[in-house]
Amino acid sequence: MSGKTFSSVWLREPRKPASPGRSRQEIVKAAVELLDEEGLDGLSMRKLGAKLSAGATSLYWYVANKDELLELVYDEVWGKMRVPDPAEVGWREAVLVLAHSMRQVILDHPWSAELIGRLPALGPNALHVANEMRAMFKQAGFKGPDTDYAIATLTAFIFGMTIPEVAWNSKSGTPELDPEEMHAVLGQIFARYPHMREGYELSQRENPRVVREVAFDFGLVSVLDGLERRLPT
Amino acid sequence: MSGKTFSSVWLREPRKPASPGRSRQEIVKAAVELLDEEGLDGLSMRKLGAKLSAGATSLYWYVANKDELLELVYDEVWGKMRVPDPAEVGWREAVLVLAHSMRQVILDHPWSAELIGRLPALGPNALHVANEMRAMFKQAGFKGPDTDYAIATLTAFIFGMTIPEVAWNSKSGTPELDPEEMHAVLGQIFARYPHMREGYELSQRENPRVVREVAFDFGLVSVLDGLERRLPT
DNA sequence: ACCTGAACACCGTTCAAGT
DNA sequence: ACCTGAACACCGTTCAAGT
Repeated sequence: MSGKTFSSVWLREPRKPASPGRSRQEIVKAAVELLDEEGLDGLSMRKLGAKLSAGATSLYWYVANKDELLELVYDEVWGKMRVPDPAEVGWREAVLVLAHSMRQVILDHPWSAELIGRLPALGPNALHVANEMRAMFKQAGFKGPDTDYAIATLTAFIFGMTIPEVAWNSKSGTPELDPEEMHAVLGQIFARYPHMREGYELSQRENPRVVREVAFDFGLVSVLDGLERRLPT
Repeated sequence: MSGKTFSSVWLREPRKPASPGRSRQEIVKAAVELLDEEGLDGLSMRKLGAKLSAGATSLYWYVANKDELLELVYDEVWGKMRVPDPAEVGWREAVLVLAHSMRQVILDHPWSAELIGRLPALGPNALHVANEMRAMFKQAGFKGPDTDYAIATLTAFIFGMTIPEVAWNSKSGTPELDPEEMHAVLGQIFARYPHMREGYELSQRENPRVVREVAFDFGLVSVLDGLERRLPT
């Protein structure tokens, strides 16, 4: 009869909101630990159950399915972001701090990168960040829908820069891999693409970690400058 | 002894480069069809084997593992992007066309959104696009590493805007879901966040598809304006 | 050179049954 | 109200064996 409703953990009452013992909180905490240690593939309902010395399927009493669990841990990550008050530090400084903090939190919890854009961000922490971000852009002088476009643009940039960075870290970092050989192999790949080869050679001369920092800053001020031009005069 | 090397399909010689019959090409084509029909979760080695009327495990002769197969289909998607010649149409027009085309291709093949940032883009099609993109920014006047920062910024924006758009489409589109109820539920969620509520109400007045188009355009010109300011004078 | 089937070690989820 | 174990329907991947 009634159509299937938009589903998300945040739309369902948790069972026993403040019960002692095993609870959503405990489960989420254990899940985050497991994720930090073993990554997204390392989290299975069975392993998590074991970690809580519970039957593999006990968790299904607290959570409808694995996706709901992921929504919960995803929101944890939003809770770690620093949200300065734009009225105190100015809108541009507030945005800069938030942006760097978002990047850092994702780098600290690489599994969250794969969750972005796969899960809706409707948890209280995510909403709080979104709300404050909107306050920052209103403080800057944006009106009406432009405020939302500006938010979307900035978050797109932050996530779009950071997600590939995480992927790169996990690819190049994990196995002991011979830098010489890798360099030879990549050099060979780029050989046929003249423009790219120059870029590759340039990037080789620097520490990759600082290159990515610099790239992030370069992009961030560019985006903010571009947005600022859209302010009503 | 020698460390594990950076692994990617593109670094291994394909078996029988141009053999008739079952081949990488056939496999990739079938895989893309399966993905378009059933999405990323719908692609399994067994199903793909069946579709090719082959044993489930025959594919392992052409491809080392599923990730390699995904790298191959991912590069297919890069092959669909329109790459205008900046010398003909001007750098800014070229970038605009490419950006819109990248967005559209991802919307057309939603499964590709989840692959971005999970897989390295080292296929010939991806490299070609990257190479041409670099040509566009050099044409604009960028020098040295700034060229790469500009590329990174623009692609971050494009992917960062489009990935969540795909997620939203698949969440809100698939089930028959009551718009009234959804509106009520979201309204309730946003009630506690004053800034966000305004944004939500504004967005409700428009067709969501055109809202996202407009947001993309707004962000795109902002990003390009911001980058342009970084050009040497 | 290519393909197969059986087997291994996993998954998420359901559900009747226990306390 | 909470937890369990067995069971179902899947996975990706390995490998000895076939032609």
